[in-house]
Amino acid sequence: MVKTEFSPIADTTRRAEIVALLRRAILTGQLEPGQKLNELRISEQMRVSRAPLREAMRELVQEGILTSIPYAGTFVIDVTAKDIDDAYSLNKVLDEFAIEQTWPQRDRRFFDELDRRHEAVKQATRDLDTTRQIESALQLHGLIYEWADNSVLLETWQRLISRLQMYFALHQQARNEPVPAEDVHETYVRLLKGTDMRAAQRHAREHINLDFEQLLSYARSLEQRPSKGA
Amino acid sequence: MVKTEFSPIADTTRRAEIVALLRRAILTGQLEPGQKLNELRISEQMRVSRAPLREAMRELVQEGILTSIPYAGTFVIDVTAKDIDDAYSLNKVLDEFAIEQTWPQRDRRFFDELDRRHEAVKQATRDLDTTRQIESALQLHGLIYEWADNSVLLETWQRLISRLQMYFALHQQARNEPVPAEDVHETYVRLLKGTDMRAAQRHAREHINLDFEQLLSYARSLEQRPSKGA
DNA sequence: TCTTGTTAGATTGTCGACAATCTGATTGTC
DNA sequence: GACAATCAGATTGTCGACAATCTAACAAGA
Repeated sequence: MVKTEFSPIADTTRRAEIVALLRRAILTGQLEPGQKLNELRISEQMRVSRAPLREAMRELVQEGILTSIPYAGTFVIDVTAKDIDDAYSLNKVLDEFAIEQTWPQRDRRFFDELDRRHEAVKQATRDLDTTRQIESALQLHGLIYEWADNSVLLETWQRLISRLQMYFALHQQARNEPVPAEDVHETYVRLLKGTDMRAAQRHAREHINLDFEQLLSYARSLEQRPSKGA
Repeated sequence: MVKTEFSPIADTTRRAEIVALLRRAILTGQLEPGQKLNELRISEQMRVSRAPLREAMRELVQEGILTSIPYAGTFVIDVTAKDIDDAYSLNKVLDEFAIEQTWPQRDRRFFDELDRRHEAVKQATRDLDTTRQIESALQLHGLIYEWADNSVLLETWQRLISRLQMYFALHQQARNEPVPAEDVHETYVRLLKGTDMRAAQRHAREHINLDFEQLLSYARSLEQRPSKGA
C-alpha cells in the first residue's frame, strides 16, 4: 500500500481570500502606513459584501498590521523607529532560542530545505524581484523557527515577521536601488550546517544587525519629516 | 489651570463587550477546551445578532484561544502537554529578556506598583478566590513586561498569558484544592527590588519552573485518559 | 473673532434573511 | 447485512438594508 500524504485543502471562504489579498497589499507596501481602509469601497472593488471583509479586517487587526478605532475606521499601522527597534531586539532573542532548539534536530531534510530556500533567495536576487527577495529571505530565516518544534514560538515569529516584511518592503520601495548582488546569506547557511552553535547564534545576531541598521536609519529619516497623513 | 489627565473612553461597540465576555468565559474555564461555540445559541443568549459575535470570535481565533474550521465551527483550543511545554520554555526566554530590559528602568513607581500587585495576590489568597489569585499573580508577573518599554514584547507576553491563564484555571478547577497559603512570590519581589539582576533572572526561571511542573503533570494525566469530546 | 449649536453627508456598527455546506439518518439496492 | 445514494435538519457563510456615530461645514450668538 502506497502511503500518500495529502495536504489540507484550501480554505474556500471569501473571508480567507480577503485576508490573503489584504495582507499581501499591506506587506508589499501597496497600502501605505496610516492609510484608512474604506469598507464600502474595498467591498465593491472585491465584489463581496462588507460582512466577510470586516471579519477579515478583524483578523488583521489582531495580527498586528491593522489598527481599528470604533466608528472612525481601520488603518494600516504606522511604522515608527521605536517599533522597528522593539521588533529587532526581540527578534535577536528569539533567534538565539530558535537556533538552540533547532540545533539537535537538524537532519538531512533540514539541510536540503535550507539549500532550497537559499537558492530561492539567490534566484529572486538574479531576477531583481525585490518583493520576492524579501519574502524568500524571510522564509530562509524562518526555517529555524519551523524546525524548533515549538508552536508558540513559531506563531510569535510569524507575527513579528509580518511587520518586518512590511518595514523591509517600504524601505526597498523608498530607496529604490537595485538589490544587493552579493550573497549575504552564504555565511548564515554555512554556519547552520556546521558544528559550532554559538558561532551560528552570534552570526545571526550580527547579520540581522546589519539589515536593521539600514531600516532604522530609514525609519528615523521618515520621522524627521512626518507626513501629513493620507 | 489644573492639568487633568483623561484616559481614553471605553469601547462602546457590542463587539468589544462580546470579546471581553467570551475571553473571560474561556480563561476561567467556564467554556471547556474543545467545546464548540454555537453562534445562534450564543447570540440569542447575549441578545445580539451574529455579525458582531462572529467578528468577536475572529479576534479570539487570532488571539490563539479559539480555533476555527470553515463550515464546521469555532472551538475552544485544546490543551496538550506539548502546548504547555512550548509556552513554558518560551516564557523562560522572554522573562530573562524582560528583566534585562526593565532592570535599568526600575524607579520608585515601579517598586510601588510591584508592591501593589503583590498585595493583590496576597489578598486574593486570603479570600480563597482562586480565579482572582491566578489573575493577580499573572498581573504581578506581567509588570516586568509592561516596564520593559517594548510594545512587541508586551504583545507577545499577553498572547502567551492568555493560554497560561486558561491552563492554570483548568488545573485549579481540576484538583479542587485550597490554594497554597504560603507566599511564593515573596522572593521574586525581593529580588526584583535588589541589585543582582542575574539572581532575579535565575529565580524567575526556577520559580516558574515549579508552577509549570504541576501544570505539566496535570496535562499529561489528561492525555492518558483522553475525553470523548463535548 | 471666537465659541457654540445645528445639520447634512459619509462611514461604521448591527440586524434579519437567504445561500452554501456539513452531518446524520433513512432508504434502496446488491 | 453491507454499502451507496438521497434527503432533511442544523449550522456556518454571505448578503443587502437600516441604525448609530462621526466629521466637517455652516449659522447664530456673545
